[in-house]
Order: sequence, then C-alpha cells, then structure tokens
Amino acid sequence: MPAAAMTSKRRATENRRDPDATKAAILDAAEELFLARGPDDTPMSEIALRAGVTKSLIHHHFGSKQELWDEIKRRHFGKYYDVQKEMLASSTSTAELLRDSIVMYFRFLQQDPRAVRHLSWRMVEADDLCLDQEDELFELGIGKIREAQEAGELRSDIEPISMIKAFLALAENWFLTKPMLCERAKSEFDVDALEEQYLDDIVKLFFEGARPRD
Amino acid sequence: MPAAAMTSKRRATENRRDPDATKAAILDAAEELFLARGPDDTPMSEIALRAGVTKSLIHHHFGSKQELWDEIKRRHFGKYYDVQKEMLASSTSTAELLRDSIVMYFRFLQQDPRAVRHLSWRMVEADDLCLDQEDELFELGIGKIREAQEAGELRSDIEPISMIKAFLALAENWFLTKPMLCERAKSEFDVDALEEQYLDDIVKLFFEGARPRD
DNA sequence: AAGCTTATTGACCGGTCGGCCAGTTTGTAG
DNA sequence: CTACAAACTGGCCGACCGGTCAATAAGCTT
Repeated sequence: MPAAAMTSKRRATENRRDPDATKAAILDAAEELFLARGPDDTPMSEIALRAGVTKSLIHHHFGSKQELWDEIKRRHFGKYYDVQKEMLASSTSTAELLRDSIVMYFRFLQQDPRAVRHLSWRMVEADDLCLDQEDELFELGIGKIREAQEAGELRSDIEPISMIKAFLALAENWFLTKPMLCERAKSEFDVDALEEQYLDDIVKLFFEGARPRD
Repeated sequence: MPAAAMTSKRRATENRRDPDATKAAILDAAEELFLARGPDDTPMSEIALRAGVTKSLIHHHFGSKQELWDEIKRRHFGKYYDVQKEMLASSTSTAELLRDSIVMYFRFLQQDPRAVRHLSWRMVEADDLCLDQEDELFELGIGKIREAQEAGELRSDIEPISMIKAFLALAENWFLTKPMLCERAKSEFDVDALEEQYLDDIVKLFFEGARPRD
C-alpha cells in the first residue's frame, strides 16, 4: 500500500473500460520513469506496474518501447507548444516583452522539473521530433525581436536568432546544472536564494551588459 | 577489415604485454562508445571488440561497467581541469580576461565534440564526480572577477558567480543544441557561419547588453 | 630455471528484458 | 441474441548482457 500506488492509476469510478484513460495512465507512468532514469534503464514491466496495467497492453496500445517514448515526447512538446505560441502571438513587441519572456521561461522551467528532464534527454539523443513546430516558434520570436530593433528598443547589430539562443541558454543551463549545484550545496548555502539572484543578474546582464554604463 | 578496426588497438609494435597501453585502449574505446550512445546502450562486448580485447580483461582492469564509466569521466575532467586551472592562475584580472575566457571556452567546445558529449551525460546523470575540482575552478574565477569589479572594469551589482554561470551557459548551450540545429539546417543555411555570428553576438551581449547605449 | 605475479583468454551462468501469442473479457453494432 | 472488434491478461521465449571462474601465457624476481 505505498502512496505511489494511488497515483495515476486508471479507472477510478468510471466504466470498466476506457482506452483513452488507460493510454493516458500508461503515458503518465512511462513519462515519470523515463525522465527520471532514462528509457534504457526503465523496464516495461515497471511502467506496467505503475500504470496498473499489463506489459502486453502497453505493446497493444503503443507498439514498441521506442514508439512509446516518442509519443511521450510529442505529447510533452505539444503542451509546451500551445502555451508558447499563444503567448508569442498575443503580445506586442517591445524590449519589455523580451524581458518578460526571459522571466516567464525561467519560471516555467522552475516549476516544471519534467520539462527540464525533457530538455536533458533531448540533448543526449539529439532528438529531431517536433522540429518543425519549434521552428515555427523561432520564426515568431525572430519577428518580434526585429520589430523591437526597428523601434530602436534593441540593438540592431545583434542577430535576433542569437538573442533567442542566448536567452534560452541562460535559463535552460541554470536548471540543467541545478541538480549538480544542489549536490554541491549540502546545506552550505541556499540554492533557492542563489536562483533568484541569478535570475536578477541575467536580466541585468542580458539588457545592460557586464560593463559599467557611462 | 573496417577502418575502425585500425584505430586505438593496443600493442602496435611494442612488447606483447603492456597493461597501461591496454587500459588506455579500453578507456579510449569505451569513451567513444559511451559518449556516442550512452552507457546503458553500450554492451561491454562491443567495447572489448573495439579495443581488441576480451570482455573479461576489462573487468579485470576496471571492475564493473560503472567503475569504467567513472574512470572515463575522471580522466576526461582531469585533462580539462589542468588546462583550465593553469589558464586561470597565470592571467591578470581584467574585463579582457573574461572576454578571452568566453572565446576560449567556446573554441574549446568547438574543437572537442567529446567534451560536449561529456557535458550532456553529466546533466542527465546529475554527475557529482570531480565536484571538488570544479569548485576550485569556480573559486578561482570568482576571485578574478571580483578584482575586475573592484578595478571598475565590470559592474559591481552582478554576482561573480552569476557571470560565470552565464558565460558557461552561453557557450555550452550552443553546442549542446547544435546537433539539433544541424538536423534542422539540411543545407538550407550554413551552420558554421551562424556559429561565428553567434559567438560575436554573445560577446557583445555579455559585455554591452541588448539595449542600445546612450 | 624455478616460482610467483599478473595480464589475458574463452567458456559459461543467472538474470533480465522486450516482445509475442493464444486466450478471455467487455462493449457494441446489426 | 449473436457476432464481431477491441481492450486486456498471463504465460512464455529467445536474445542479450554483465559478471565470474578456471585455465593459460607472459614477464619478473631470485
């Protein structure tokens, strides 16, 4: 009767058969395990156990292990994509937008460790799923920055794509290396405080640079 | 008779037994395979084959698979550590030093894809090996930046640690995501040119910021 | 040359894991 | 009610993989 046995099991009160709920339960269980320990180190049997389902059923719904993993990645990126696209499309284009984007992306990664793990695995696997959708977001962002450049709110001698890459790097890398930082901390210093300090600092850095003005 | 069979096999002309050379050959073979496909997806048998050695011999020299992987990481970081420490210790502390460091680190990752893969795996594994040595390098860097701040060459309202984290992020993230960028490029644009552009841009960004001066 | 140490090998084992299949249950359409 | 499709199960298998072990070969010491 571990507490974990309660979570994300399918079919609590509904009809005895609900393929969609079952598939979702499998995806949830697999995602958690895959992200934590990696696909290679996660047996199908364990996914089945956590989802309250048989191994065979997973193969029935998703085919192979690889297909399951791909589906997880697609599902995750889908959610991220919708939010991001809406945000980019509905906003005006100023330097403030870019500042807000940095902070928002930082907060997003901060409150969703799963997204960070997705990033990690994406890098080691050089994953090319969902590349088209990501391209679309990039193009949107580039457009916004270009407008801000033409309005004189951002320097024009820096490529928009570099700005995007840079701000993604500043946010992502913090959380990608955060587990090691925590390992290092061992109650010697406050990681959360350092995190807020870092966010403040990179915003300053990004817009005003490391050199003193005037 | 694949070409790969020629590389890094031990004992070319020397004495028939040379444990050190053998161990090095094993480490080389294992490093290449581990970095490319990940430890979990690399069978010991394949390492043995590539090193021109028996599986048993690997266990004889290194114990378990995990110990072999740890040894690879230690060896890699050792090389990196020596270079980096010397560079940090032998230089004066100005803003130019920081600029040079960014460019140097960027070039280092540029010419050593293995180092980038090490970074990738380090992140997914939240690897805490060599943490002490890394701390030492951080402390050295922080000291240098502090001197530059006191000399008025760098802003004092940004934590030195944030500057280091930021510049590492800007360089590392480019190469961590480069494989996906190449996938995306498909001869539609020149990745190398973009890379140089990006380096130029982040140096500008880091020191002068994204906002126009005056 | 004898004897000890260590590098090196090949054969083998226990266990695990992904996937398959034959069969059972359940919902649903005619 | 029947029949069919699809959800679901338990059992099984073959492949693979990490690690062990006993035996051999080579170098080193005395």
